[in-house]
Amino acid sequence: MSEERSLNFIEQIVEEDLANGSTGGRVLTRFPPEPNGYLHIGHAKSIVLNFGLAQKYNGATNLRFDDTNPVTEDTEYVDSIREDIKWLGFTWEKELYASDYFEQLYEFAVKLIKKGLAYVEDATAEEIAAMKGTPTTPGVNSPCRSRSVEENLDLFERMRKGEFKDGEKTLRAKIDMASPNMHMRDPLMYRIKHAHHHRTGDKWCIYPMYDFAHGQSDSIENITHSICTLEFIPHRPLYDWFIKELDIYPSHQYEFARLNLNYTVMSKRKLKQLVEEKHVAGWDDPRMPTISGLRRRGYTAASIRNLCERVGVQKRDNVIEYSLLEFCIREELNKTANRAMAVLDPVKLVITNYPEGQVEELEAENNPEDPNSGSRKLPFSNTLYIEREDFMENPPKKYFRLGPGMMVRLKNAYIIKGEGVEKDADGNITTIYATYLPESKSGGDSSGLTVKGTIHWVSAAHAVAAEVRLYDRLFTVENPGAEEGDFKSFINKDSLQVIENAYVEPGLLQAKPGDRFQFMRKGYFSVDPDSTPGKPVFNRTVTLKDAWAKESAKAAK
RNA sequence: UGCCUGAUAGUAUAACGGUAGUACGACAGACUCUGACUCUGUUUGUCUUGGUUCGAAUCCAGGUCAGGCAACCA
Repeated sequence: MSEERSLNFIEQIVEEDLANGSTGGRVLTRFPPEPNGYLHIGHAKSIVLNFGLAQKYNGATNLRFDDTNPVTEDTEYVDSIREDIKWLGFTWEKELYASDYFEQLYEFAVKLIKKGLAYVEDATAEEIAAMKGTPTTPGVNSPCRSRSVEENLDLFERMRKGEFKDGEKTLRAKIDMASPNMHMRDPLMYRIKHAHHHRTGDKWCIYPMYDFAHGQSDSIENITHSICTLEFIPHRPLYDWFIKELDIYPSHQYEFARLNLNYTVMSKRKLKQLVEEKHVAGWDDPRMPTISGLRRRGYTAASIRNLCERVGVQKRDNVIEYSLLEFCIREELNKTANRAMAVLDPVKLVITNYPEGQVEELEAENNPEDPNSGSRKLPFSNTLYIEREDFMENPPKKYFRLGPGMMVRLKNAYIIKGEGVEKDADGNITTIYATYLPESKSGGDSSGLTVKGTIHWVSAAHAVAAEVRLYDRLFTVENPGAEEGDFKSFINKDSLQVIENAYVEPGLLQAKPGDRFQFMRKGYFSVDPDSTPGKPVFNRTVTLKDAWAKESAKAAK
């Protein structure tokens, strides 16, 4: 199959650059997170793009923390970001920090002052905003704009020395207050913040703005392709202006559309709110679209990378359907996850003609999709647990499960026939009675019978009690961020259902956090770190597709 | 009423002047010791109006719609 995937527009640019030698035959990208939150699946797209591009074209990718705002940043975030990138399967060339360049950035600023292209501003934030004009009306020049180079140099040095309070002075680029691009109206380069920085400590009290740090950092590192999201398009002329006036390595910026997923929010601000206001258990809550949340939910790195590759890279806004992510993980886990029997909503089933006290070891395939997965033994006895929904006293048409007089196969075991039930005072079924066909044993069935349904089970005396956490989408609407009012009012109150006492097959007692299984007919589950030696905890990653659920929902209408 | 992006099935993406294709979803069926998987089939699309051309999703012009831009955030 020589079917080649067509190149995305950034790959096309890279190939052109490589062909015409404009980057010296090099590809050096960077992934530049601000360490003020955890990475989410939107970042994964950027990571896959940046690292993937470098891999494809024999280049490299730097990890650079954009840590120019000390009040929002923290080393906790630095650590989690590192871990998540590694987990996704990528290795960076150099680990760098914008704060590594503070001294050099300061010199750059001095250079621009000397060229008469930067000046110290006295105005307050409000005054600066007022002088800036609006998108449809030009701004006006600040009185400070005409300060002499000498005075600017002196004032800027005194800013650095800490002679001024926060907000008292700023350094601005002298460009064009009438520019149709608001970002070119004498943008701020430096502001005063007497704040402790997570890496530079109290060494600095002036910090460069994004626009005077990002492009310069790219240039210092000789980044060839600086890839960012669409909202930075209007910054590009400024990015280029600084590089030109500073006469430094010409990195170039390219923009792509960020990834959006429906039924969730992606902005760091909103995710942070969910965590801080305890709507979720933490940044790694399995309902979160964070890398750590998806990991805990049971998503694999490969499935996330796969999603990022499937959605492509382009410049139009998009919202990816959650079902595509689910497809990616099901596709992988179907091939790799061992099957197991787990009864989530147990009801007791007694086989009246099976000898009491007898225990058989039955053979069970670990994964029919993987011939090398081997098999395991399952204990079988006269008292089992089956799923409550697998028995109905008055079943509708096309119900291929157990009912009075109905036959069904117990997976890997025998065909049984429903005989009767026992109920409590409220009419709830407490025990189902059935008979089995000894000659119908799996692997050696001589009964000549075929039944339409097969159900899962566990032996009551051998089953292990487990906690199972069932997750659903975090929000009830497709785009909670775009709805009127507070996005948190659209939180799905049933997004987490905890089953304290499910029963799983005995072998699962040995499962370790991170292990993944397909609970037959129920979905894919992974072992949560909250598990204890005696009681495993399983997170449902995703359900299996369920044709019967659709069928019965249709019938209910 | 300025500047900048963008617009192809429900969603996402391809076609780079020459048959509008792929994936996910949905629907129908086959198979099944998982109502899973797999397989088969069906459905739905080039924002609009002109122009250039033998030929336009693609090039040009106008319009419409959507998103972004006026933080001492990134």
